[in-house]
Amino acid sequence: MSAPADSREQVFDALADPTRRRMLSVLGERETATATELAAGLPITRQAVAKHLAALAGAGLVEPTREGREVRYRLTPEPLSGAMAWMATVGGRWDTRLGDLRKRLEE
Amino acid sequence: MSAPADSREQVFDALADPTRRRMLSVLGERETATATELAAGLPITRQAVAKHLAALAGAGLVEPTREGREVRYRLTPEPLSGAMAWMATVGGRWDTRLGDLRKRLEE
DNA sequence: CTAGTGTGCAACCCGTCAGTTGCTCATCAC
DNA sequence: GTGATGAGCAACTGACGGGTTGCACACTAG
Repeated sequence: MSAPADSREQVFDALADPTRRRMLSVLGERETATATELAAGLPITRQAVAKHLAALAGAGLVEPTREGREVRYRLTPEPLSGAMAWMATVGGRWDTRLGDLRKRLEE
Repeated sequence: MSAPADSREQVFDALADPTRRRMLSVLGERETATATELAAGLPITRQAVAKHLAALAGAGLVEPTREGREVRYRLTPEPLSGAMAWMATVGGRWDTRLGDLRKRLEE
């Protein structure tokens, strides 16, 4: 497996929170962002965002880079493939349509 | 989007718990199972399993069928495709941005 | 140097949730 | 009928997690 089973837990856990998913989505469009930048577009404090970023970084979904006095985060979506693989495996035994979707996504 | 955004929340939430993922995995191999059957293979009570099954059913990942005095659950993995699609989108946008960046840098 | 902005750390509420126990109701076997 | 087994419901506990505030530290700008 490309992803250690241990990290799968962290990935699913990271994805469980709507705010974190939203942050991932933003980072998908935005290249990089700092905690304060993200907080500006969310109804929560910068510190809360920082905690979420820590969770995302722990799952390997995001990578921090220090630049002077600020820290820019960029999306590193590789771990998502592990989660998707798990779903495809579970669902694939039952529903072949899911297998088809997986094939399409793998292209 | 193919999946109502509302149910996506429930799906990701359902997948966040390791016990629930394990139950899904078992149901993927086992066709159907009752709450007590599942509890037998897990370190928790039947009632706890029942709660998890309720969560899974709420996410549409599992469907209960009454058979006499017992209730058999079977896996209905369709909602997984919604979650997978979301991940593919987030990760895919990232790929696109990377491509754009590369193009711009090459000029 | 001073002011301003961005991070990091710690302590602290508060809600939710996984799990438990205890009981009742429904169904099958005898 | 009686007894056993399976499901459902309700209340409770304990822990974890999201969010906050408050303050200290680091870096840039003037």
